[in-house]
Amino acid sequence: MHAYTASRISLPSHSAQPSPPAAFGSEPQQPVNFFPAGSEIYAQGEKAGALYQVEFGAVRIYRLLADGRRQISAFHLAGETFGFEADSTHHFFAEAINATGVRAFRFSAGADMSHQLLPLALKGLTRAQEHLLVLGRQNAIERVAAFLVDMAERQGGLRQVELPMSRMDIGDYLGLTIETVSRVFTRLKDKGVIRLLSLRSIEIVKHDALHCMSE
Amino acid sequence: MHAYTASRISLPSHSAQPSPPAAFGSEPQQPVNFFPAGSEIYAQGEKAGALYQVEFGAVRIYRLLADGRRQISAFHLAGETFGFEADSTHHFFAEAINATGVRAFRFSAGADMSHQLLPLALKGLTRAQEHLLVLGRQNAIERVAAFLVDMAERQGGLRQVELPMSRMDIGDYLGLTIETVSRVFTRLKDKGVIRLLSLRSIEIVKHDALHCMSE
DNA sequence: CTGGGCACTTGATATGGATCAACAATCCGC
DNA sequence: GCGGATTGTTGATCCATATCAAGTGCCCAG
Repeated sequence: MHAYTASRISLPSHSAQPSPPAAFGSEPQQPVNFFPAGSEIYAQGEKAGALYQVEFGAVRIYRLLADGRRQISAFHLAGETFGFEADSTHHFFAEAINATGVRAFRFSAGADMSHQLLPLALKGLTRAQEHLLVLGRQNAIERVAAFLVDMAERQGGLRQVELPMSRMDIGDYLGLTIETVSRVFTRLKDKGVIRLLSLRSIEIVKHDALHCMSE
Repeated sequence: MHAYTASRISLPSHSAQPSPPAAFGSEPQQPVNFFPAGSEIYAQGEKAGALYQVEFGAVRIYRLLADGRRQISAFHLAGETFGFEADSTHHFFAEAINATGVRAFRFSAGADMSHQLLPLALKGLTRAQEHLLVLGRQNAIERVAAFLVDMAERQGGLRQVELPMSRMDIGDYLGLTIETVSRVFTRLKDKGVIRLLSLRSIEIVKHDALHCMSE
């Protein structure tokens, strides 16, 4: 169904960790599971019961409508954690965007992880609520600008930003079509705000201007 | 700035509680704070440090862009809880929609509430992520239908649904203008799917059809 | 190196919802 | 109950983005 080409990109792994990454309790180090590009990590409806931490690569979290429309609610880069659910069922799909390593932390029965989980859940909640503002009230340029600013910050705030995902993924994250995403990239390039180093790698030339556009 | 008229509506308080409402630890019963229609409960940037439970009335949680565009990320009805933040600062505004009673639970220093808070935070996270799908990928009719279905469920699944908020609030929640919200209501009425009992009270005539439209 | 298949870009056109503009209904103070 | 203010509805028009349709360039298999 989805056929994705293998990753050419390795993201810098100094991405800003939303909260202390490793050190989940004093559990023994979990093995890293490998997922090739486009492969499913879990599916909507499956039984949940583990947290996942991205070791390398990138993950998309999404939902589908009956007719195939897709909304990506989050991307997760190296160092970030995903997989919590309100009940014991996954309400979303998780897929590796490209070759990705993931550490799974199963909940040991009885162990109360709520102390570690709460800050991660709250961080996710804030992120999702901020994304609501983007989807509900911002136009195409503002959405793309906000996305690029966010990606830049999560990659350490460098000028060069790697985009591990396709234009379609970006569109499905921002509630836009691939054509609109592409056109906005071109416009930003023409304005000298960004440079397209390659399809999946951009340089932010005018950081302030970009930040401004994202409101 | 915002002037809201006083509430004419008292919501049925048997609304489906997302999780056990009262019983926050064994704390002494907190007093109910009263907020008149349109009044602020907390503001973005303020110091956080309490959870709030709606006793009666309704609350809107929102963010603003610099130019005044507003996105309401959630409504909270009687029995529901709001106010958690990832850090000690409020990232959103909370306002009483109409005359509203709220119980505030301050975090006692040292007390670890994470066990109670986590399920509420996760519930909120799932809600927000589902709302992302609505804002990112659904059209006006689907958005309104999804909103009405949600409101109906939260009010016990009865035919008659009370809408404590204005069309503007609904628009700012669904990422639409008041005109579009109004037109969709009219269309649903003309199709015989709903009946408008009064401005703030509707009857769902064809529940299945409505559910279907919300996808 | 060559050819086929994707992912992406670019252009032309269509359209859903925004905007602008009256108008109608409801609420509320007096 | 009256009159002004506020909230909601309806209609006409506009525009941002979707959709449809070529094209281009990149990547991988052979």
